[in-house]
Amino acid sequence: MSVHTPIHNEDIAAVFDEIADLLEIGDENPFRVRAYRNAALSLRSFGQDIPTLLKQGEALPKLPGIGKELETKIREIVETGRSTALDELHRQIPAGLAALTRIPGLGPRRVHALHRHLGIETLDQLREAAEQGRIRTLPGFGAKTEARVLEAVRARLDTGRRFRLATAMQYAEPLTKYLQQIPGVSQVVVAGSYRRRMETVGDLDLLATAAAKSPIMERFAAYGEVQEVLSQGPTRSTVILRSGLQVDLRVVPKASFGAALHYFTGSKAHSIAIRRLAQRRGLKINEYGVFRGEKRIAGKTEEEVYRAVGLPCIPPELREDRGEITAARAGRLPALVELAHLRGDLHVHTKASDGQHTLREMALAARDLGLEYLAITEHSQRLTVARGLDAERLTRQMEEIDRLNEELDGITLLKGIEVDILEDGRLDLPDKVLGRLDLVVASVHSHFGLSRERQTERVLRAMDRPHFTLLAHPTGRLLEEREPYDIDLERIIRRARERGCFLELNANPRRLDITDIYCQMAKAEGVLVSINSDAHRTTDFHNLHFGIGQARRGWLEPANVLNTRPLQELRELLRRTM
DNA sequence: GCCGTTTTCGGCCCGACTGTTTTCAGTCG
Repeated sequence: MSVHTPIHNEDIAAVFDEIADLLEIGDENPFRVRAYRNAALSLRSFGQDIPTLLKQGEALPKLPGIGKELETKIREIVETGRSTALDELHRQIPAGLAALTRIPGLGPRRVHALHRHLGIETLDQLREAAEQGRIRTLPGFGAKTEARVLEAVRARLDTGRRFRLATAMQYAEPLTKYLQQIPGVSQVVVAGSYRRRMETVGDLDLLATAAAKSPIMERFAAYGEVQEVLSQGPTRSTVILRSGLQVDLRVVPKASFGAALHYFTGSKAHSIAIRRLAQRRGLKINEYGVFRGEKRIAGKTEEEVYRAVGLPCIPPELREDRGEITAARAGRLPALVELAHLRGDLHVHTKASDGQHTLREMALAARDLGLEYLAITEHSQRLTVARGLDAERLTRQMEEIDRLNEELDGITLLKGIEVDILEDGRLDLPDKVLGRLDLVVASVHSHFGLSRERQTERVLRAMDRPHFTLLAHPTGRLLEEREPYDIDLERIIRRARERGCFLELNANPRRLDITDIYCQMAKAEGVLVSINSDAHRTTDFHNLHFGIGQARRGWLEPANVLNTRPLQELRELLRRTM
């Protein structure tokens, strides 16, 4: 990182994480280490770009876990692009050691010992020492640890890999069914980030209740897709599936189900915050229940657990320690949007461009799902690979829509387009063509590499066009495949408010664009979000389910979502007045 | 390093499993 690279919250968080790693290896006070990690979490979940705020001369907002000391460090990083604290640590502790703690089974204490006694600083040195049998000679290390480390280094085990929620679901659903059929098993649920509907998950956390004699753990380890059993005990086992997905299974008594579900749903930050609340009330919370002294006072359901700390039940999607506990205490939890609230879908393709099904097939599928309206939004002419429509083909489709609307009951088709935003911010079809449509969905499909300034200006210019209604997949990212392009969404959101236009939450599980944080920001600015499937075939309407999960994580209520509106109201909103 | 219905010091969430140990440290979630 240098002074010339633009700095964002993520960069500051990364510095704090690295400081935490190095402090930990240096045997620093664990609570101080945790303070840095908490601060990193806090920065990552904060919706506004802190460097921008500071450069505008605004005060640093009060962030949880960031006090005077860390505020000074943040300012230093923003102003100079460096951190003297980190530089100082680098002088004392080789930078490579932090990477070694990512090897499963190696934590800060062991890495410290490897460095101190064997001088190991890099993965290569680690592999060499393991191959020569030197690791087993250290106190606290043995042959098994050495073998495991060697295997991990050789395999370059990528422990950081995450799975998209929709992908994880393909593994979770059959596995859950399999476990449910085992004798003595009564309930099996997927907890963890999966239950919180995070866009990607690092592993699956399964929770089950089972009779004491149930063979659940043996059967779990024997599941056909299991590649490796990492650990197996009576109440907890961990395996790795052939796909590389790690699965943890916890088994608890029925009386503890709610407490365990709460604990294993997390997030970690939320769990800790709730436990601290309990502590202040003289209670102790663990995965078995809520205890006053030795006596369990709650734990069968999550509602009981929350009630014990004086709170209403908080929906899993909000459990990130981003203000949900304060909101719950004040009785101001949002009434989150649900799939049933959606009355329409404003971004859909057909065979006319790169979709798989006809206009009629898409319309009927949408109606079957209970939708009242559907906007047909093909690609525009520039996107030749997708057989994008020119003015003439668009006109023919509009006529077809008129005919279908006359014929079909129970669903109304809206005339739209997904028009390309060209490099200079012009739209790919003339205003007089776009003006004949019910709505104009616009998106970036080219020149992803523009600078932040140019990319932002490009989209802002497009939004200034008179018929622009909705910005599709606003950051262009593909989860686990492609980074978002560099764009200042805060400015985009503010301009959307000024111009009376809208942002999409693209529900395709590869996109889920915009993120939960930007949903919150749009809500705060009063900009409506449209949850769209971007369907290319009839089955894609199920994407809406993932969009709803993301919207809920972003605290959206039905009133914050454009396509929860009845058709008449929607038409009013689409008619731009600004 | 943060934080306060145990306020400016003294706390800081809690338990399971493994491996290397003979009672526990380290790691992980």
